[in-house]
Amino acid sequence: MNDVVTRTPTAAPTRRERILQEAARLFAERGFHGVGVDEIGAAVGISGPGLYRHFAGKDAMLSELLVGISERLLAGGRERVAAATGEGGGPAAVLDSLVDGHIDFALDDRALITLHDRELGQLRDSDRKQVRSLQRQYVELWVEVVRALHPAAGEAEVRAAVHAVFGLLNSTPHLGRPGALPGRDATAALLRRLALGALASLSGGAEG
Amino acid sequence: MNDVVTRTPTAAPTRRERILQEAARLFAERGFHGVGVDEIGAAVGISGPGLYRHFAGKDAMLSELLVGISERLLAGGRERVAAATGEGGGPAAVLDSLVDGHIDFALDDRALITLHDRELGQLRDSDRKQVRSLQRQYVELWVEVVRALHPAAGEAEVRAAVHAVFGLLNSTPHLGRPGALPGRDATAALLRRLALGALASLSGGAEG
DNA sequence: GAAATGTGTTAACGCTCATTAACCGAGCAA
DNA sequence: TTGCTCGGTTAATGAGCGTTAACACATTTC
Repeated sequence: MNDVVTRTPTAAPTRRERILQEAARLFAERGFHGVGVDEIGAAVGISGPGLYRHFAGKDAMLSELLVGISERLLAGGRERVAAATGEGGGPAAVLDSLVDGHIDFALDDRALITLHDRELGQLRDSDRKQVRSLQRQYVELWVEVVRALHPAAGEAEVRAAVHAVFGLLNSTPHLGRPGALPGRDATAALLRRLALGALASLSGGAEG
Repeated sequence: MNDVVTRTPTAAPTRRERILQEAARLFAERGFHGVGVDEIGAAVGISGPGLYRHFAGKDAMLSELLVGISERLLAGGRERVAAATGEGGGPAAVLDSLVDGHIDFALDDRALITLHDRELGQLRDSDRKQVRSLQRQYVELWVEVVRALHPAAGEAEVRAAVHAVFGLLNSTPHLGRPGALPGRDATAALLRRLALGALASLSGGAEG
């Protein structure tokens, strides 16, 4: 019925894709329970129940959004690790690339980044497990690289630090709407410096 | 009817206080809309409608929680700025104290920290404005100190950095439940290093 | 001791809202 | 032309849930 993933981002978006996009925006703005199906339908020019021609239900939209972003994050991370490693870059170069990739996600898919940890609890058990698994694998990608850079730090410490850096990078939704910062590039540069600055502090401290 | 704030934290907690505490926990776990009044009542040993003897409604509980945490954050921040300044500490000492204070909040009131940005949208307009105002004042406290430490950085840049550091410090709810890190002190020490490390990167970079 | 007050209870109300039913027109294949 | 599929529509259904009503009972107050 639907090919779900097989489409190039250019070309006019499918109705199905527009629904997902608008649903993501609305869910991020007012929460999953805070937005009704009629509203989502209206946002794409059809009426509430019309959505059921494209999705099994409201839950299915959220599932697809969260599983999708988790998969893209992990796939992007793996690509970057492979690419930077292939170019003969050391752990530092790999980390740089991971940070840049995550910043791209955070800036381009604000709504999804927000949903990603806000609405995880609304998923069916099986979907939540899948998302958690993907998240875990993504975290491991970072943990390995950071451990290579800071061999003296304990594993638990590094894992906590990675989570904290995600919190830092995912703070973009809180940066006042209009554009408190000059532009995208400046914001990206700032986040990169902050993240690397935080992780740099891992060497030379007392560990727990 | 209720004295709302006038109680010392020691001594047996009032029923009213227990309700707020349990509501905070449940809201953080499953979202404001995800938990019913019957459930909150059950958590404190009374039945759903019994809550209305203590609060005007479910919304009122959330309001009191969010306004309360915002007020305590701001009050705590102001005290620390005054104290550290009074002791003749420079901006660095003041920042250290602010960081420590925020970490205490993040570790001791995890549920509230989570709610603080998750459920802001569910508040009545007036309450949301009040919380936003308190948040803004708290941010300003930090911005002033950080600007004193990094005079070359632009104001917008510093403000964004402060928000990002909040994201980092508030990441504690994401550190796997059981206790991924050895203990509270180790976690606090790690967060402190990460936060100061991030902010240290503000000097000497290109600004936006 | 009577009245007021504070704090519970259970039952009923009413609204919101996701989902389903029933129906319909446009393309398009045989 | 006939008939199937696709993607819409509006109306009905049914559950969940916040809130209110009506009542009960202890404790305090006068």
